[in-house]
Amino acid sequence: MASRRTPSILHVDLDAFFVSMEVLRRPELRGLPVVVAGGLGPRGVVNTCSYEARRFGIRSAMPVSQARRLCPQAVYLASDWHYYSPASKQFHRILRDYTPVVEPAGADEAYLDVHGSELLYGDGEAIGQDIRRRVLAEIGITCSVGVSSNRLVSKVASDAAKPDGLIVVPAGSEAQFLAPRQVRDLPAIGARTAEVLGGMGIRTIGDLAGVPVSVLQERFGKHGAGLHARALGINETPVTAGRGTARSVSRETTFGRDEPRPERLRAVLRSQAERVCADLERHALSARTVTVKLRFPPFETLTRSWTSSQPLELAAEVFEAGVRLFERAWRENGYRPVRLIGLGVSNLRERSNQLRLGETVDERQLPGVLAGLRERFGDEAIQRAAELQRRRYGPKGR
DNA sequence: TCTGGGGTCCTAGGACCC
DNA sequence: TCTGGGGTCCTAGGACCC
Repeated sequence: MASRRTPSILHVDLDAFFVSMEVLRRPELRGLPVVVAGGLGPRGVVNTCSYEARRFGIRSAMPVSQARRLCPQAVYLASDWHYYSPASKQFHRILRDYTPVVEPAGADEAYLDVHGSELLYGDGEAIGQDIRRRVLAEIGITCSVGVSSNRLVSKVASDAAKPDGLIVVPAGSEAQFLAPRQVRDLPAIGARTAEVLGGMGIRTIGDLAGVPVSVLQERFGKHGAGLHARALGINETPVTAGRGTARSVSRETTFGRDEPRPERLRAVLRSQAERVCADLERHALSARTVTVKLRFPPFETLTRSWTSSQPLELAAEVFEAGVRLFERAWRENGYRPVRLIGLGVSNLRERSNQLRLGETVDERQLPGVLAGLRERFGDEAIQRAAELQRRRYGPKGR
């Protein structure tokens, strides 16, 4: 199908999103090195930085302390999600105007399949340019777009187009487009894989494409064949609408100073259980697996998990399981001070409205539980006690 | 230099079952 | 008495992404 090969997969990415938003409300920051960090404390890391800051070597995920050494004169700001969030929603709304097939890949980026939208809005390039125009007009910040016949190449293209650009990779020229770039520019090749590849003398994506598949399989196992295909710009993964359902929910806390007090650690765990379960409730999910994460100085991380035979929903249950896992792991590690503690749940299922033995229903849950029971046993199955009495004995009892 | 917080996916070994 | 092969679930860790 020749038509399927036309570049109709877009990757759209907001440029330095958090920093762009800060510049939007404080225009005097434009042109300056600006760093937005998750926190500005002793263990903060860089979230986003302006292109001016990047000239000093500052990068995302870098410790703020290191950034300050590289560029003390930069403006350092704590991220403000409540301010960025409406812009993120508006961004995704704009994208959905062009096709229902929008797959969000975070707050500031998404994939679109515009195959079938061409009659209305023009080809991939025209749509990309229109999106760029509208994001600037309606939100006030710039974005970059990659257009190609698959999501892998479009992602690399949007990165290459940054900032404020658009690149189209014609069908058939994917491998040629990728070849001169560093292997690290290929999604799914991180620091670790790039290091191993470097040891093999492989620097560019073209180098990687030139290595026989058998050699890659020997070195990377099952991963090897996929690596080779990606280097050639081959990727069949379709773009799907929506983000899919969550597979896990978690909260974690890094302490400014390593925490030795058990009561503090338990209190943090409790608050994490409450926040995790609030998320579960909001999405009407239950969980069977509870995982506790601990990090000890200098940077030693472990996880411990437990799977319940019954779905868990209540913060008290999740906290109880978490505390058990924590106590055991902490004891095994000699009650050392803790750098990070985290609590997560997985094995998620849609919540059923069935009552379990010994469970009580609070007012909030009641409507859902009643609806579930009526669905299973019929509308007459559940009555208010007062109603039953009235029927049996007439109004006002006997 | 000294490493956040929220996720996804993959692997490998062991238990258990047929 | 020694031992198959496959499937599924669980646990732990790690690479990777934004």
